[in-house]
Amino acid sequence: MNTLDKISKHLNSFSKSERKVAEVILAAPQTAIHSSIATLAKMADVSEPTVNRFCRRLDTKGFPDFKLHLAQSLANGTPYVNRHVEEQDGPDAYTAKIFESTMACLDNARQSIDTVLINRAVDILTQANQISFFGLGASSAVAHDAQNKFFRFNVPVICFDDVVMMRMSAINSTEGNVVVLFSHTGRTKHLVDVARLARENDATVIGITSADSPLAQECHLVLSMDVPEDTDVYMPMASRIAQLVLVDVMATGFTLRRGNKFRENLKRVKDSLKDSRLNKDGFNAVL
Amino acid sequence: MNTLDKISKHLNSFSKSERKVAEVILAAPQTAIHSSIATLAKMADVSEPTVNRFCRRLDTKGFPDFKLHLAQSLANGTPYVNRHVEEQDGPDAYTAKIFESTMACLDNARQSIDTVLINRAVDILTQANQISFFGLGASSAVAHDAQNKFFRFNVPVICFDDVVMMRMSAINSTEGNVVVLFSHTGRTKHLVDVARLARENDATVIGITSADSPLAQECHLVLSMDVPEDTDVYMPMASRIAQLVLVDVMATGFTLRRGNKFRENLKRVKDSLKDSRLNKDGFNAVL
DNA sequence: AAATTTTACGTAAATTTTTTACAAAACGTG
DNA sequence: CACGTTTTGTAAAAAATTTACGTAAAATTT
Repeated sequence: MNTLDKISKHLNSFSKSERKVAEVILAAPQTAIHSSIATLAKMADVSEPTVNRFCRRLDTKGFPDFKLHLAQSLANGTPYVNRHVEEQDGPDAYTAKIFESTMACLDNARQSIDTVLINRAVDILTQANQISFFGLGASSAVAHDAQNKFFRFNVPVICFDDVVMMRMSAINSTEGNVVVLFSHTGRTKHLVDVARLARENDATVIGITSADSPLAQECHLVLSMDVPEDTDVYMPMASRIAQLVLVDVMATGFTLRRGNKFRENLKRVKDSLKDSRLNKDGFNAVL
Repeated sequence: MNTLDKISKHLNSFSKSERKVAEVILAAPQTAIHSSIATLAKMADVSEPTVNRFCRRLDTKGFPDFKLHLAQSLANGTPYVNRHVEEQDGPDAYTAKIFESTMACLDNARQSIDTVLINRAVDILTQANQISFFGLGASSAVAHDAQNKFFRFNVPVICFDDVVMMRMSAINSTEGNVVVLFSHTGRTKHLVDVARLARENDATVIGITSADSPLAQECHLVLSMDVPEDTDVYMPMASRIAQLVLVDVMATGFTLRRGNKFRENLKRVKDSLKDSRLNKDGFNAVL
């Protein structure tokens, strides 16, 4: 989160001296990041340790670390802020807010993701002789989407949003099968069971879920992203989008790994759709 | 100018040891800004003054100042001017590019959308006695997602990704039924047929598709967004995400229209999921 | 309202980090 | 090969940051 906003937000929870520091920084943040702790202390008319304590209160390691954070938030051109929808918002307001907070979450997600793990996931997927995508509830749409993408690669793909089918499929796993599980919380019992089953039957299990969750513990590989779920609206929103983008990333990694020849394949799949399309005039069957 | 770029640009004009420093920083800039000069020197296998001289060569006052500059240029983001994924991109590069281009597309979409039409769509949806979401191919995932969202509103919801079922459902439409069709191109013949059928049977037809497409012509209301589809990769990517966000927007408009009392309902749906969740310990069934 | 505990703040010392000064090594050049 | 130049490292100095601790102020209790 933006450090500068954070400061003005916490302004009341600061002590008297700490607020003096906060005000000096808010008044001239550019000056603040180029000052030493001594200079800043003098400007705020407080002692140096007070400045240091101020920094610690904002979850930084110390003064230099704080300056780093501040510098980043100053540079941050991100016009994307996570804003919450409010009761009295009109269509204009809530549309803008939802788009923007989605973009903000994607930005977060991008920064929090480990590309080394992505690469490993792509490794695993390219070597799979069958890929299964499982998701329940809101994540089932993600699983379907993944199926749609990977199907184009001419790899055997399975997708279930039904626990019983998942279990059957998991039990029949063999080595070389890869099971990808989507779950934002990673705490859905049934899905954790499925992960264990698949694992016990020699499948490689990849979890797109939150780190340290029960589901994560059952996976061979966990891809987690830092996406704060919108708690005020009781629906999964941004987490789902982030997962979809992650699917795009993996699909892209997949095609890149397979090389140029492979991309011809994709084109063929796309061309095969043309017969079912209308052209601009609206009636000619073949484009 | 971007410090990171500056480093890679000046790479040849550095001396042997300085280049070692440059390479270490380029390899892991995030690590670099959180390290002391001593740590960085050890990583680059050079002496501390060498690191300091390196910083000065890049027109900074010293090491701390350099870290500040670097932090800013990292926060500034978009080191990737070219948004298209290229053959030789590594996981880092293509991950960043896909996230960034997705965000850029959402930004476009937001600016191109007509909130008046969104408001009208919400009007229609709140008055529906049944909502059907239809989508084929990549858009079927969007339809599923919409079903998942609107299902929580305790409204009769239907979702099909199968042409035959769609037709049957469309034929059985009555007044008060709302049919929402997802299609990026708006040129899928079967879907255009379904739209006409539904319309002929007194359903209200909403199309989430591109303006002026054959599908758009069959709809009572068209929500279109300006999302340039990635033509070099043969997969729908950003268009789909934009549609999903649009679903979020409509769902949000829906809840706002229904008011506070209604939001209790959402909470109840969410609470009902708790029994199937594991808590932090991993085994307690009821939260 | 006084006493006691808690919290906030500053002084001074310790530590860490960065910078400077200088010398040795490497490099190129006549 | 000797000279000058540039580059690099060592060690010491300087600067900056952090810690430890004591006092003052505020809050809480009696």
